[in-house]
Amino acid sequence: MKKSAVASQKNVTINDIARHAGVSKSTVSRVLNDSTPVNQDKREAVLEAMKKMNFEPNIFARSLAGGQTKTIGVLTQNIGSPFYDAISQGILSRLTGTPYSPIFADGQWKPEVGHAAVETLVGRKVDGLILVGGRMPMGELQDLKQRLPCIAVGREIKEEEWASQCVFVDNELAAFMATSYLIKLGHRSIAHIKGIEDHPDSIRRCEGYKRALKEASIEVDTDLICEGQFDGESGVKAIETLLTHSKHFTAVFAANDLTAFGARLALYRQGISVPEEVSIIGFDDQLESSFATPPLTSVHQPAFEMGEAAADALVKLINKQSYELPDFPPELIIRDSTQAMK
Amino acid sequence: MKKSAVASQKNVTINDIARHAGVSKSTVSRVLNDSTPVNQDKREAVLEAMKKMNFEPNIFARSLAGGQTKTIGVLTQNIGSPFYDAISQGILSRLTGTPYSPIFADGQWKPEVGHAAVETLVGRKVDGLILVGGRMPMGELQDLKQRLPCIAVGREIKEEEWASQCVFVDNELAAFMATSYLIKLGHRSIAHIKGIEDHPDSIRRCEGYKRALKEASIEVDTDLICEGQFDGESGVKAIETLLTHSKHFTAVFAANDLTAFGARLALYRQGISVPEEVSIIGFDDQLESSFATPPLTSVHQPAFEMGEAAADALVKLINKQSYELPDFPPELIIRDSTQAMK
DNA sequence: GAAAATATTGAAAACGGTTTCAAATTTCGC
DNA sequence: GCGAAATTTGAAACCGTTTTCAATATTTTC
Repeated sequence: MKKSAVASQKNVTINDIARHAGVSKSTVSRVLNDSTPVNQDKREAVLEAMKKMNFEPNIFARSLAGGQTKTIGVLTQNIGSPFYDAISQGILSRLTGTPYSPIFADGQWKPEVGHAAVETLVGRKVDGLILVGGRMPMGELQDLKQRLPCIAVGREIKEEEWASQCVFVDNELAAFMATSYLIKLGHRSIAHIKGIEDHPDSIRRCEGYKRALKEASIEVDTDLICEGQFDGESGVKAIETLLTHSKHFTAVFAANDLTAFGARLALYRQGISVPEEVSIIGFDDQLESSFATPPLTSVHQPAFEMGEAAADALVKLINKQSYELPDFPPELIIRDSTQAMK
Repeated sequence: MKKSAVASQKNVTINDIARHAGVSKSTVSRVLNDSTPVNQDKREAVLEAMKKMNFEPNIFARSLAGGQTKTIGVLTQNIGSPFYDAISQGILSRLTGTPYSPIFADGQWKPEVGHAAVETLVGRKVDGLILVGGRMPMGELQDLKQRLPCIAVGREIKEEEWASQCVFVDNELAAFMATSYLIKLGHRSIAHIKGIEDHPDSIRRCEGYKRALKEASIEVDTDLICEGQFDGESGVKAIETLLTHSKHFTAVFAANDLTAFGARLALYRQGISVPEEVSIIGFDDQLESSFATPPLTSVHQPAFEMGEAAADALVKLINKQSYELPDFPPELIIRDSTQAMK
């Protein structure tokens, strides 16, 4: 009869190893936390006992006594967006195998909910916090930063103090690059389908779009800027509206890939070919985009890697080690949905 | 000067409310846990004090003393699949606002990693466990079930004992329905692009495909069954291979939507029109599928809702309340990528 | 109405660490 | 070589619950 792989060996405590190593439990605690110097010989005796007895400190006792919980809070904004999902996956992936475990909480893009979620996380004594997206106001962000180590990811925070605690792609620049590319291809009538009204990324992307036009001395035609919600339906609606009003356009810059899909679908239904008659650029470069028909030109955001970087940085931050956040420059992935004007 | 919204009021403890209510802390604990009858008047006094002082039991003290941790472990298998992602989102969403917080761990589809992840979760004294997908062997599953409340979601477990603890869509039936639909449309040469080799869902879907053919007295042509990996590239490759070998087919049933996208792309490149010349059906009905060109016919799996159901059930299970798992029958969403043979 | 059974209650002992404080031991300055 | 300062150490208090055990209060039983 095979013994259960997870036999309930009664837990080895700090006392056991203290006895084993011939020191007091205070000393054990000290080597455990590197909080106070301990003589080399005793330290080694303790370390050895810990190894031999396979000691695992009890997180709860530790936390109760005021120590670290080896827990990291992750505040997401659940919108089933592939971008945010990938960030979360990156975080989770990077934390797997480390002593840290992530607790996820969902802000649902609602300030009150997010606020409550943060309190829950803090109540659970997380050692640090990763904010994925969201739009928590600056004031609260500062408060939070005082209270515990924080890293924001997928969100632009301009304040100097956050520079080293913030992982994001410059949305304005990225949008500028995308739009400029269309202009370079000879397009002059470029429509833009926006994301959710007051979403920071939407705003920045629209700004980048406008700047590209201005720098190319193309007048911004507000009729070509369509409302959107970051969803597929927005893309469909936007194109239908433009077509209904007989607005002339030869290219579309959509606020994200899903919206671009919608736009492409609406054009398909009207028998307008992509990229021959209309070029389309999306944003996010989600997995599906390389397999769209035609494969979608899009702004790449390395979401998964950003999540990983955020997790890495937070762990370092918690342990007061120095770290460096890699730069994630926007990258335009050119595929077949864009074409030079004839 | 606004006081920080998250002022660090020193925590109200069980002692405070004991004093306030004029009882011992034992009594407070008792009303807190409903573990032992307490006189009505005292109980009310305690309850009132708790409310008035805004008492929140300390999870760590609680856990240390052997009580519940109000924490739920979620073991996912990170593959960035929209299906599993949506399940996780459903779980997270449903748990938000309840006293329970989820700790996520990633099994990465590797048995050793998954095993270690479970141990971590158990070490953190989670009150229950949700298994998302995965292929933990039956033996380990049984072990686990003994140790703590478990719910599996997105995975078929046939054993009777798991019937009430398992949320999934019948993959074989779903595949049967999809294939049968193609047959009903008059297709006889139906290709199938499989998922990852030994993935349980792949196997079941292939079985359903074969059964549909058999019941329609169509011979199963193994040349029409292509290897795949649940990714887009698989779809492209499969179609290219079929075309290279001049295999005749008028329809494709792909193991998931992403693969279907790949297949559709390969056909597009060859100038083969969908659905006029070839019909395609996917599996998962992910968000993007309704905006594919043409919108993809697919088997709908209500992933988010399944996650919600799993979370609900687990909470009930933990609290020894009765619950009922809703049935999630497969549903074929018919869109424009399928057409009757002419 | 007293003995026996039952229901409530509080004191105190866990749970497994961290941290303060003071004692013991070294090291150092001169 | 002696007092002072610095370094290591252990004892004990503490973190906030749950739970056991014995004591007290309340019912029942006859």
